[in-house]
Amino acid sequence: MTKEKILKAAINQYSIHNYHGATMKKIADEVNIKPASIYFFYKNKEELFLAAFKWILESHFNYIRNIVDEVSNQSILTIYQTIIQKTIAYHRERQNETNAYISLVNSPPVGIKPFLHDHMQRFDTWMEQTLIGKMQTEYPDISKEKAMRLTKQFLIIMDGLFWEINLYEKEELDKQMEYAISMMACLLREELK
Amino acid sequence: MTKEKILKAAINQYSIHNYHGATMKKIADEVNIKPASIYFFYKNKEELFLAAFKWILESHFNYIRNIVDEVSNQSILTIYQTIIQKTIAYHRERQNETNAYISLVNSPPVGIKPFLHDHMQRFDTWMEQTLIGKMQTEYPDISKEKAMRLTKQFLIIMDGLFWEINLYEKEELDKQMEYAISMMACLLREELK
Amino acid sequence: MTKEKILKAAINQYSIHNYHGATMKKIADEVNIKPASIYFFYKNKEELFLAAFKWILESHFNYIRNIVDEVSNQSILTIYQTIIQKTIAYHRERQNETNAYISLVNSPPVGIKPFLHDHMQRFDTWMEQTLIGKMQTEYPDISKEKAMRLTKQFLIIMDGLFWEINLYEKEELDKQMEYAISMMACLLREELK
Amino acid sequence: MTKEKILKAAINQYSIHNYHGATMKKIADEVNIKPASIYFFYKNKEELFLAAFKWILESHFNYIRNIVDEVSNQSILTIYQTIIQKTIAYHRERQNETNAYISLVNSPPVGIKPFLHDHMQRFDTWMEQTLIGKMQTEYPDISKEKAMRLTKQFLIIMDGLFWEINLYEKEELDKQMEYAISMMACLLREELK
DNA sequence: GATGAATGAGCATTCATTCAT
DNA sequence: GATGAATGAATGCTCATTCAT
Repeated sequence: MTKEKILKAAINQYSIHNYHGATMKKIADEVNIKPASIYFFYKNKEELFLAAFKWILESHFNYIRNIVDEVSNQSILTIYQTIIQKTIAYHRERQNETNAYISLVNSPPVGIKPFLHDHMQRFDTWMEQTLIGKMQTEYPDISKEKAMRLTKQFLIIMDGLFWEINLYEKEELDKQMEYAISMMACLLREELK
Repeated sequence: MTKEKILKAAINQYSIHNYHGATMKKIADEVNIKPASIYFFYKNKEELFLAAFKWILESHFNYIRNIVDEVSNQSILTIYQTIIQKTIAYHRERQNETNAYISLVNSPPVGIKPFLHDHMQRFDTWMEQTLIGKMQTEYPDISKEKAMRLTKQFLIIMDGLFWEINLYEKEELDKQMEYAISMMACLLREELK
Repeated sequence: MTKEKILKAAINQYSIHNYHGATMKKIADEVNIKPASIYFFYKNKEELFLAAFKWILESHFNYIRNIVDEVSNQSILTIYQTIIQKTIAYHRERQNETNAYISLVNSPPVGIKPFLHDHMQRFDTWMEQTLIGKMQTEYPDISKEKAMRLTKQFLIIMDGLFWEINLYEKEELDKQMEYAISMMACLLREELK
Repeated sequence: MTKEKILKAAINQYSIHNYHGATMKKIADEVNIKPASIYFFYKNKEELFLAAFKWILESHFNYIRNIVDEVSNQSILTIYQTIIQKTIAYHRERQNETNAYISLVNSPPVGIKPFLHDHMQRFDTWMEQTLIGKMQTEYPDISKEKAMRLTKQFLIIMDGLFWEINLYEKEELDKQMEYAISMMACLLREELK
């Protein structure tokens, strides 16, 4: 219980101040314990943050996988739309985790890099293969190349929206989501011609 | 001269270690002076980093403006393509500034946020108006709405590529750029129908 | 049982790391219990170490007394020789206790000093009186002064060997023991002239 | 200046509390500076103590070498006597250095051991060869073996007195010194017969 | 312009100790 | 008897900053 609270506090502090600025005291304060108590649960700061980072990455991965699983029997366009909307919704709800994720991906603390790179690789591969698979199921005649292209383009758009989460106000971001979806619709139409 | 070197060192250290991890000593070491000497040029760490952040943002802004100016008499598709290619090329060349920029935008040190938000606003507004302007010059009949949509979509794609700079290897990123350009071509075709 | 194990572990840790470096955790680890459990047997660290020090001193005292008792009906030279050889043998076998004893005598933790001084006094007095007694039994005509001198000289030599236990390799130390014994033989010869 | 004071304070604190108990704060207090200031002169605690230990060993070595040099043209018995008296006098004057030396030799902090062992070896070798040399100069007919034996015996006695420095009161120790000197006289007489 | 020396504030971590279970 | 959980106090160390030179 306390252990879990510490983990969440670490993520929150990390999302605000980054690794170096997230001090054991700030984390302890958030959990209403003393810094020394953290060491009963985690060997040191590094171990705590390794646990936190793993949690963030896995949680992000699992969430997106769940979304995809839930809409897997729908049309590809609906899949795109759902992934976009639910991902943004998820990250809006859990702003601090998202910020932590973004910081983590963009400027990972030295020592996490290899672990992170491996995770990103796995995530991307899974996402690509899943989306390409769905596409080929729905449009068996589509060439592998076209399916691949559309998927990669979708990923660019997803990354773009991700980047914008923290920069745009709610209404603007909603508009951006619409633009993103209409973009995918347009690209799909073209590809299927 | 020394002042400028300090600024560059600050940016470099910031890009590697983030604000809290970028210490006056590390910066001084990079310039081959002692930490105390930095205070002859900058009142304190905050002022140094404020200067550094301004420099990064302006430098990024100016560069993109230059690109746009240079290709302003070309077709809108060429403009898109050039912005994409040159922006990526620029950021590849100056990895540390890019990293600093990305860190800065995604997890700005507390206290910089209002300044940063203002800058981003200005940049986005300028970018939008410029691109919409170009579009309307080339296609005087296009509706303002359509021009706006295409521009916003372009920005999503740009943001997506930006996010990917640090995550993808060179070859993959080149491929992503191609996909991005072909996307814009497709969207433009549709919009002009 | 556990209480005794804790005592031995305390001595061992003390012999390795000295008082300040011998932590309750290290001691607990050695006994395969948790630090909190030590407090069931000993009120605090100080009490534990007081017990440990008493044990070390008494054990050392008793051992030497036993040696002396065993050879008490032999000639004084044999007594010297036996004390030298058995003392060294004993301390070689129980290196950690010896180290603890040496540390204790040479740099006692503040607070133990008076207790230690008292013990040393008692030990020396006993040793002197015993050896002087033996001498006078064997050589009834010897002056008290001569007996005293020889005894004191023997103690210097014993102390010298003691100091060398940790500094010399086995073979060298064996040689030193021989030298020590031949020294006592020489001194005795002279004294009896 | 400050650097030197820190070194001396470190030695003093070490002599009282041993390595683990000699804290940077206690040392700083003794020099009337703040703990942080120590780090301007010494990289860390280990480096400070390495410097301190080297200083102690060298200072001890140099002092004894000077004594020996000063009396080198005197008779061997005078040499023994002078070494005994001056060594004890020196260590009485500088009690804390002596205590530090004793602690250091008997329970060296892990990491110093190899360095220390090497030093002791060199010191012993030098002492032996020097004394054997003097002996053979004064008594050219003496066998190497005899000279060696007497020297080693002298070292045992020296070690014994050393051990007793902290244990005996002034008057008792003076008496022990006398006994030691008369011992050497007796041994020498015998050896020359 | 530059730095040697110093420091207050803060940080990660350790450690002896406590206490409810 | 033993321990999980917690903590106050201290420890080694870093860092931004100051100031006299």
